[in-house]
Amino acid sequence: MASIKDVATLAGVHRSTVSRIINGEGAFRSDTKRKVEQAMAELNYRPSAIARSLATASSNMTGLLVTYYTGGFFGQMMDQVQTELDRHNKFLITAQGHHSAEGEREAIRRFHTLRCDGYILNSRHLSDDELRALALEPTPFVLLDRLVEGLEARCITFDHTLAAKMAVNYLIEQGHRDIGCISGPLSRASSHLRLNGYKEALLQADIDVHPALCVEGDYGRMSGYFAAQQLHRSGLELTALFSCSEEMMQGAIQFFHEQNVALPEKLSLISFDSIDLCDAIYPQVSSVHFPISQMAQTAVELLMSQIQHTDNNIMRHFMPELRLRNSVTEA
Amino acid sequence: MASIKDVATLAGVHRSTVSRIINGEGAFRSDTKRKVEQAMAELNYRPSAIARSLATASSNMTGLLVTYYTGGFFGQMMDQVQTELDRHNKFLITAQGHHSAEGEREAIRRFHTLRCDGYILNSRHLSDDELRALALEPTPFVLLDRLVEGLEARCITFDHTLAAKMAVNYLIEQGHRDIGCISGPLSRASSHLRLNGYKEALLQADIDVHPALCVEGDYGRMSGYFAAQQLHRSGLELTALFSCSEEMMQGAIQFFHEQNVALPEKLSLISFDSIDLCDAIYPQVSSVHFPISQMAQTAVELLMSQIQHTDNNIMRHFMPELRLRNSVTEA
DNA sequence: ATGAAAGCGCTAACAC
DNA sequence: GTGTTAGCGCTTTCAT
Repeated sequence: MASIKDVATLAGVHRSTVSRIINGEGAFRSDTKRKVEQAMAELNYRPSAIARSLATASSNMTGLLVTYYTGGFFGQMMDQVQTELDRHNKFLITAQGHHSAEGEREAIRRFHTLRCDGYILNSRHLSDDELRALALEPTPFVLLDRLVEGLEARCITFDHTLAAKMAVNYLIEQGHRDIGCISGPLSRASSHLRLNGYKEALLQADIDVHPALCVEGDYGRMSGYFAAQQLHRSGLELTALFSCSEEMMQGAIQFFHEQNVALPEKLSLISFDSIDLCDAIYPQVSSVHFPISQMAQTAVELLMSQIQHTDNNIMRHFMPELRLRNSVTEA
Repeated sequence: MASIKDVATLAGVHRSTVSRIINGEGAFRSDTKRKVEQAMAELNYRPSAIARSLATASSNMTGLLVTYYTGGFFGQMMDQVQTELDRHNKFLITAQGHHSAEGEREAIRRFHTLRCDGYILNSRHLSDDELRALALEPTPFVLLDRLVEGLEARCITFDHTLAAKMAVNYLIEQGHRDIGCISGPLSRASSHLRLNGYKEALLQADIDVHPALCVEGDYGRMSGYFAAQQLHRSGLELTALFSCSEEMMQGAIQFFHEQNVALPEKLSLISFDSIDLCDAIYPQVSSVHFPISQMAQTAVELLMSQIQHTDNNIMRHFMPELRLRNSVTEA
């Protein structure tokens, strides 16, 4: 591949002149510029991002840690981040954490090895302490959907508890009192937060929290199916169901369809959602929206401002929003 | 961040010695090795992939072009490619083509700018000619799910026509003759191939191909919904439906549920699938499997062998597989 | 077994 | 306005 030297030789100028023209720095005679541009075109020259990184001590790369590439939720995150980075002319380096602390560490190692200018972590397995330790190192990073004490300025947050509460409150307002809950895996912080929201809503309405009404899933579709099955077999007569993820709601609906339970006549439904899957299933399911897209976008902006040491006034805390789609009937 | 020089100084040796130890080349006194390793640990040293790239003229990066990050199909591709690249200790650079030739070109430009050692293209918009021209440049690439004349050695292929034919043949074997088809966008080559398979199956069974039975979608869920609606309103009495994507089948099912059409009693269903969505919906839908995962994995292997100029015996053509799930009743 | 020196492709401070 | 020079962090011959 042609190098800057080849271009310089062909154009009959010095490398540094070519460099300046590429980067639009300083002034140059228009015929010099023309010669250089022609030489670049002729050689199909592309400046090496690698050499440039080494020379400028900035790789223009940004890391993004997600749990998996599969799953619409993470795809959405990657898409938003890529779009924002494109606007800033930065390269995206993605890595999967694979649901383990070691996987996440490995991803961060990769970001460091590649000398990313900064990175965004949707970390679910590193401890607060480990993240605080990481913050002592010079490379900036932002935490997407996580709040770590002492690292507030790097956090993009969402109130999961309030979101769950809003969803369940809505059910209660429609007269429901026997409300089931399919939670996420309790090994995960956000699952707890959401479950707490469910419980708080019930307690505030003087409704007992019956343990058998809460079934633990893993956010995946099949776990929703089995959770629904478990609730069904328990014999408890629920009139409404709250799911902590859209995939689990999808699975639950599959089960209830198989059992010929009329939805939403016999069972009202409400779910968390991020990627409008609730809109895509039958029946369409009312939801509380977890705005991962905007949060991801904001994460990039925040990271850029950290890299450039720019002051900023970015909104870092996001609020849930109820999206009603007639899957809740009055009880 | 600590550099190799810092390590060398701290360990009291020369940079080149550190380099050799990192790369395990040559022999060294065990106490030298120990000193160096200790210095590396103390400084939390990570060799710069960038500097290394410049020195070795190999970036260890591999590009992957997909259409979008969202969508389970592409997520699956990225996941498989990443997994394979991890095994080879290569970095992954992803890019989205966004359904335009210019988007795909831009992605390839990025791969070149980053001096990727090679890249994998799931290209849908670049012409055969453009790809052949690209093949003249030195950077190796592999075409995933595409066959370009003259570039066979770089192609990982799948017989879409045969796949569609197998699906429709199965319906015919079960006694169906009035079979609808929701195709992909006819602007795309694979859509045509699949539609041809549908037509060939019918013709071989002496069934007329009624134009109104074929509705064009865009592979997305909602287009399946509207296609189903269109078929429904056409008044044609179909007993079976073949969808060219799982998402469209999902949309169609949503429509038929709304119309209280008993599935599969009143309408047998069969669909293309890649990521087992057919297994995830209600009712579960029989399918022809398009093994994108294995194909993606093979793409990496093929690319690696091209980069390393290794002879190889990799299977590059993949066959469809019928996956029956009882969504087809006898007619 | 280890050090010295050149070079990968580029940028940036300085000189003219 | 353009050339000179040094240097980014590493690898790789070539000495010793």
